[in-house]
Amino acid sequence: MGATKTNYFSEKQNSLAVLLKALGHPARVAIIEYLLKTKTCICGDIVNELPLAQPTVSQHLKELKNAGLINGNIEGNAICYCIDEKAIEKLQEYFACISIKLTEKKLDCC
Amino acid sequence: MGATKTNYFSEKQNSLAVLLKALGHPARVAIIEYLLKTKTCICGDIVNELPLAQPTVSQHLKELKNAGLINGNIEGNAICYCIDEKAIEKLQEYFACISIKLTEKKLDCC
DNA sequence: AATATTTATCGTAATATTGCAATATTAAAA
DNA sequence: TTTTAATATTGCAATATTACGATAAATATT
Repeated sequence: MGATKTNYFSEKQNSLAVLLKALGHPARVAIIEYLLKTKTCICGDIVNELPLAQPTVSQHLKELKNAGLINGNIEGNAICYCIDEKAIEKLQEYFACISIKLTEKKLDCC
Repeated sequence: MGATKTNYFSEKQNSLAVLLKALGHPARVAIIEYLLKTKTCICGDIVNELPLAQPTVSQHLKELKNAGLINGNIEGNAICYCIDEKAIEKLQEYFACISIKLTEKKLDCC
């Protein structure tokens, strides 16, 4: 026990959960929002922007990267992180789809 | 350490992270999808639908409820759970907004 | 080559999550 | 009122996450 029973669920459900879980932390939401607002995506400033120690930020970046939400490119000394558009699009489409199905459904009990 | 430094982040970032974290588990994604596909939202069948023990499902339902993603109404003996439309809408709008900003941005480095 | 800068990794402590058996609670049915 | 059914709570073990200091690795600069 203690470990998620990943193999019991569908590929889609698992991959979605991975993306959502990665964004399920305020620091990682903040990172995405920072990457979104900066013109260039040259980032190391993320560490200065966040109220967390450098190793902690590095760890959060790694998690976002593992989940496929961001990509990292070596830019000389620094590393350039930026948002993976496809991952965001996947999430956007998913929630749009749920929204549509919800209005179609017209719940009348709760 | 070990606890999320919630107070360091904005209200918006925290509330978003709460919603996303709640969906960051395949069982909870499965629950939402089940609630979506059933005509009525009288659910206790959720336990039979999922490959997890009753107390575990109950716990997942509680988490979804705490996050504000579902609502529960007592229906005699059983409990009727259903999706909170506003929560889904919030997520849908958030990702739509990010998507728009991303295409506006036109990343050209990564 | 020596030093500085940037990012990653390791090790570790504190805390949270996942999952379930056992049990409690609540309301319907007999 | 006893029994049945549905859901919640408790307690606990296994595992995961969060955070950071110390340190390593890699490239730039001097």
